[in-house]
Amino acid sequence: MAQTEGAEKSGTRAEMREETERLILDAAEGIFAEAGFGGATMQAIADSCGLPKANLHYYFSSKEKLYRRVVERIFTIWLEAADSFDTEARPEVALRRYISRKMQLSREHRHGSKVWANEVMHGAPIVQDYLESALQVWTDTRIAVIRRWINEGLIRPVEPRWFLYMIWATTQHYADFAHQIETLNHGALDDAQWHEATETVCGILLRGIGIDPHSTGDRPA
Amino acid sequence: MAQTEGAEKSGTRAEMREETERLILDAAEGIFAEAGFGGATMQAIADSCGLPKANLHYYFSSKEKLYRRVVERIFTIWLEAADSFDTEARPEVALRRYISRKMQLSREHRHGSKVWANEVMHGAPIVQDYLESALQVWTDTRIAVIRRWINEGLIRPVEPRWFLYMIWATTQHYADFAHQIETLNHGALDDAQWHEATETVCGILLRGIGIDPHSTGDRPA
DNA sequence: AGACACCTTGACTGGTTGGTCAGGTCTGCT
DNA sequence: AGCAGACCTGACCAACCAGTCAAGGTGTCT
Repeated sequence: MAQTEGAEKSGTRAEMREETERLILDAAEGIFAEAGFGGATMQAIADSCGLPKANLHYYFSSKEKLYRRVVERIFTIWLEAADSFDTEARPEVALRRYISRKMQLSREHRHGSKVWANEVMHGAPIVQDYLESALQVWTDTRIAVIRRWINEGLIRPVEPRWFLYMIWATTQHYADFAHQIETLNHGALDDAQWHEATETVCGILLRGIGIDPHSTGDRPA
Repeated sequence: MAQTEGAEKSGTRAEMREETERLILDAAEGIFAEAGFGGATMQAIADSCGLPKANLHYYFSSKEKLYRRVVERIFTIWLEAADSFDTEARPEVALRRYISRKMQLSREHRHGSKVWANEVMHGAPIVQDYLESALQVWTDTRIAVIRRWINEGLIRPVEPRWFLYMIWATTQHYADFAHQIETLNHGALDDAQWHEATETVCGILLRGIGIDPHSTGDRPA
C-alpha cells in the first residue's frame, strides 16, 4: 500500500523507484535551499515528502550523497539553459534569449538556484570539479563568441568575463534574493512584474554593450 | 595573562571587552560565511580566534545572539556605504560613486556579504525587521531620486526597482560568488582586474540607462 | 503455492553540539 | 594588603542527528 505513495499509480519496478527518488530529491532541494546543507536534517526532508527517515537512507545511502544528487540535477538544468546561448545567432538575439531563459529559471527553479549559490558560497566542496571542467569550458567558449562580436564591431568592447558575471548575477538575484525582493514588493512578483523585470534587465545589459535592445532578429538588418 | 590575548595591550575594562568581542565577531563572521548558520559550530569559531568555547558563551549568551550581532554589524556597514548614494549629485556621479563603493565592499567584506546573502536566502529569520524598516525606507528614497532623474530627462525611463536590484546583484556577486570567479580566473583577482571589473560594471549600468559613463562631474556640463 | 528479491519502517546507537557550571585567576579600588 | 567583581576555562550534560538494523510487508516470478 505504501508502495504506491501519493498520487502516482504503480508502474514497473524501475519507474516506481525513479518516482520515489524524484519525490525525495524535490523535497531535499527545498529543505537544502531553505536551511543550507548543515542546517537541513534528514528528518525534515523525510517529513517534507511524507516518508519515514529510514526510507530516505534506503534510496540515498548518506546525506551527502543525497545532497550531491540534488546539486547534480540543478547543474544539469543550468547547462541545458546554457545552450540557449546560441553561438551562431546575432548578439541581440542570442543574449536576449539567454537572459530571458535565465530569468525564467530563477522564477521556476528558485530552490535550485539557492542550493547552487549556497554551495558556491561555501567554497564548492562538492562541485569543485564541475566548476573546473564543464563550467570552465562553457565560459571559455562564450567568452570567445563575445570577443568575436567585439572584433566584428557588433558590440562595444567590454571584458567578456565581467559581462557574463553581470548576466549571471542579475538573473540569479531574482531567485537567491527572492525573499528580499518580495518583502520590498509587499508580495510575490506577478506576471507583469516578471515581464517588466526581464525587459529591464535585457534592456540595460544590451544597451550597456551598445546594442539597441529593440532591434531583434525578426526585422531585416 | 590570558586576559591580554594576542597582540593588543591592556586598556580600560570596557576597551578590553570591546576588543575581545570584536575578535570573536570577526572569527564568527568568517565561520558563518564559510559554513552557514547551521553548519557553523561554536567550537570552530572558538578555534578560529584561539579562545576556549566557554569563553564565547561568556560574551555572547547563545549562538543565535552571536549570529544576530554579526548580521547587525554587517547591516550597519552596508547602510554606511549606502550613504554614498548621494541624492543631490547628478546621476552619473552618484551612481558611479555608489557602485564603486559597493564593489569595494565586496572586495573588503567578502565574509559579511556572504553572511547577509545566506540570511536573506534562508528567508531572513533574524533580520526580517531590518528588511521591512531600514532597507524599505532607504530603497523608497532612492527610487524617488531615480524617478526624479527620469522626469528631468537625465536618464532613460527604467523601473528604478529593477535597476537597483541590478546594482546590488552585480556588485555583491563578486563577494558571494568569489570562489566561482576565482576558480574560473585561476586565482584571486588582482588590483588591475578589480579596477577593470568595476569600470565594466559602472560602464554597462550607466550606458544601460542612457548615460555616457565618461562624462563625470569634474568637467563642466 | 512457494521462493525470492525488493521495499518499508519503528526502534536503536554512537557521536556531535549548544549550553552550563563550579572553581580558579586577574584587576582595580579602598 | 585585602576585597569585590569581572573574567577565564576544563569538565560536564542533555538534546539532537546521521546512520543502522532486524523484522515484517509486497509484488513477481516459476
